[in-house]
Amino acid sequence: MNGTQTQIVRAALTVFAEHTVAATPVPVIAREAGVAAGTLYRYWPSKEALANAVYQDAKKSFTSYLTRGASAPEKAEAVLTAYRLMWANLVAFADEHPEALAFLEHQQHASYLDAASQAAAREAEAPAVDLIRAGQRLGVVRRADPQLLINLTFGAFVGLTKAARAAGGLSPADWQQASDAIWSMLTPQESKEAS
Amino acid sequence: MNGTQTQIVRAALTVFAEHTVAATPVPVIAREAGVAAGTLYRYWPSKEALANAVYQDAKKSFTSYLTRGASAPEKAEAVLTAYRLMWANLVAFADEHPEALAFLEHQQHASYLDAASQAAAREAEAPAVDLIRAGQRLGVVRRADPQLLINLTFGAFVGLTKAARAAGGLSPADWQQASDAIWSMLTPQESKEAS
Amino acid sequence: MNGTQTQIVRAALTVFAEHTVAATPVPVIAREAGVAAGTLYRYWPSKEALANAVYQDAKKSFTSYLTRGASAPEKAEAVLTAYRLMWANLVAFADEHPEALAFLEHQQHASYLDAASQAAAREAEAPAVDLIRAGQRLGVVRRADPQLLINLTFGAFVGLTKAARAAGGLSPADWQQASDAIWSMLTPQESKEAS
Amino acid sequence: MNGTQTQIVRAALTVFAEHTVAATPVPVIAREAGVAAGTLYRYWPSKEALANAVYQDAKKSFTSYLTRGASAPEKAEAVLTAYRLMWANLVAFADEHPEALAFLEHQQHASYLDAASQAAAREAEAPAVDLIRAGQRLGVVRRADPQLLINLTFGAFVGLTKAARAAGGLSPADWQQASDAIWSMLTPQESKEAS
DNA sequence: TATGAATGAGTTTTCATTCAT
DNA sequence: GATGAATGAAAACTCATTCAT
Repeated sequence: MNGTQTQIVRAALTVFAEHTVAATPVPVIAREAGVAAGTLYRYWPSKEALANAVYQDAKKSFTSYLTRGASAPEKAEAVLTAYRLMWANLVAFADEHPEALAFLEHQQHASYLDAASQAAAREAEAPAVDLIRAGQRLGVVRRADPQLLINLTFGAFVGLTKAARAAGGLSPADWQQASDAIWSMLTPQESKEAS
Repeated sequence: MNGTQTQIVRAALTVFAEHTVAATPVPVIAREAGVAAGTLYRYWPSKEALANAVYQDAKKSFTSYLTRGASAPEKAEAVLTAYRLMWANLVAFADEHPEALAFLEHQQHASYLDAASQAAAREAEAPAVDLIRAGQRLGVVRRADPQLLINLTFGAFVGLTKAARAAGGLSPADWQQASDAIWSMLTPQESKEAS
Repeated sequence: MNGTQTQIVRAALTVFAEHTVAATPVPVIAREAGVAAGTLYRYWPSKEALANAVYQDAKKSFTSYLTRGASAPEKAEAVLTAYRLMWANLVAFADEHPEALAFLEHQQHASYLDAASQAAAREAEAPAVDLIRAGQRLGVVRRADPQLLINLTFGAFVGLTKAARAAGGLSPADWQQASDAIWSMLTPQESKEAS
Repeated sequence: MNGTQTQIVRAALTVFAEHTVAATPVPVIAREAGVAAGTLYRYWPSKEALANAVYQDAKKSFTSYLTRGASAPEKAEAVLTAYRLMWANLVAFADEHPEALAFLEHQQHASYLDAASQAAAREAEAPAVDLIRAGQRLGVVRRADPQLLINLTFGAFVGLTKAARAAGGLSPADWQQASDAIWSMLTPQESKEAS
């Protein structure tokens, strides 16, 4: 991906996040990128293809944040540490790439996503699934379908970022409380309640 | 809202949920509703106006589900019961109106939502906020900004429904586990972990 | 023409004069007339047919004003008197039916005018042509193609009514001056200028 | 205004003059101009905006004809000369730009005319008003509101062009007679009649 | 390579007209 | 006779894409 392409993908992410892919005219992307509308077609055959490129770029960026410094926990205590690291990475991504997050949220079942995009989506969840599995093996994560737990967790995180956007950002204390709350959701229920 | 309008709003919900407002041509809505495209403009001045009507209708339906049988808990034990009722209502809504849920998720920050739609959105959260507040007063819900907890909870629920859609539905056991997990997220942390 | 028809024709005249036939939707005419849109089609087969009816009605009204009290002048002095009467009738029409005048101005070469409308248009000019001819025979009106003089005269009158509309009406003195000026235009040039 | 714009404005003038702005579909303008319908919207945001551009263009052309070779008359005899020049210019305009004249007549009180168009309309009358004023100062033009005289004169001229269109053109003698008749309308009444 | 004017198919919207009540 | 909801064809307008420069 050369300089022009990078420029275009970045610009497209910005405008796609603010509106929608369908609601964003190509000339608007081009203007934001500082190129002519025709230029775009030198690199992608259609707006949809560009949207896929943007999607994959964002998902990969997300994945790379999530796996930063991660290693499979071998002892029960390491799971919480690994979770906290992953949470910190998540927060960093939300902080540094808010448009990427906003964009990704809205593409969940976008009909134009191609195979590569769907693969990127699956790949993004892998590290979290691994952590859940490890935690379950070590007895510190609730026994439930890992995919279900991932969906709860990421869903909660996304809910949080919506609040963050609405409120113009969260305090570190808020992020911390959210982290704790979600960890509580993941850990096994003790005798404290009779389901 | 007369018969034709109801037909159109229902049809629009279906097709908006599947694609997006921007990506759905008016004739497609009309065909789904079994009316001519022009008919739509007898009742709403534009597609956007119709989308707002659909949004408000869906939000109100959601709110009515959420408040079914609800009453303010006066004792600590009643909070969990009230939570379970609300959860059951949520699940019932997801089960009976999956398109409404799918549509609502995607409109969070849609730029065309008017004041009435935004009011409907706020109103939908009120019963949950009330429950959280009551639970906090009675000491059975974690001390944190209620809005933050709501966002976590609804976010998790939405994440769950995405999984449900992808998997073609969840088992009652899954819904139950999710309910328990989220309740764990909401209850105060005990000594089990050192934040 | 029954009561409903009269109502509709009057209403149509009002809205056609303000906008244009092409720019006026049928429902707008109907609302102004206090009937349903469908009612209109009980009396005329199309909007164009109604416009023709309105045109003929307005032209006939114009003609009837113009011929009020008129008689062919037999002596030279009677021509000026006849002219003044006709002018007074013209002014009365402009005063009492400003919308009719405004409407007629704009239909000059409207492509939808049918044969009956065109006949009505021709008929409207007849009394003025007769007066011009009589005046010429008696030597008090300039020798020139009567049709040309009619066009100059009615054109000047129309120009005047535009000014009147713009200024919110003219004073009697203004109307009088205009009358005199136009009469000067019609009378033969004396030796006062060398063409 | 580039080549395409000029083409479109010219084409629009032609078809607007023949029908009406409201009665002329955009594709008809486009076909006449030899461009695609969409092209029009690169340059004007709407058909109305284009109509305003056409109006201003026509009015300016009219004004430029009217002021050709004109200079303020300083002696009484020069007023008639100046009038004849202006008349010749008017006739030249009618001859060379009949569609412009036809179009302008019909837009007098068009509700879509914007501020710029209305300014252009006012400006077009200025040279004639100046001449009338000068003539009045020098005692060779009838004492009456200059605006009133302008309206009579232009009205008469417009009436004439209608006759010309209907008859397929006027002879030079007719134009000459009309010129003389209108000049008679403008000059002060002598003792020849007792108003 | 890059441009951006032009295209034309597709979209939204309007409105004359019909017809069941 | 009158109504006005519904129709659908036509109008206005948008925008992804092409292509001459």
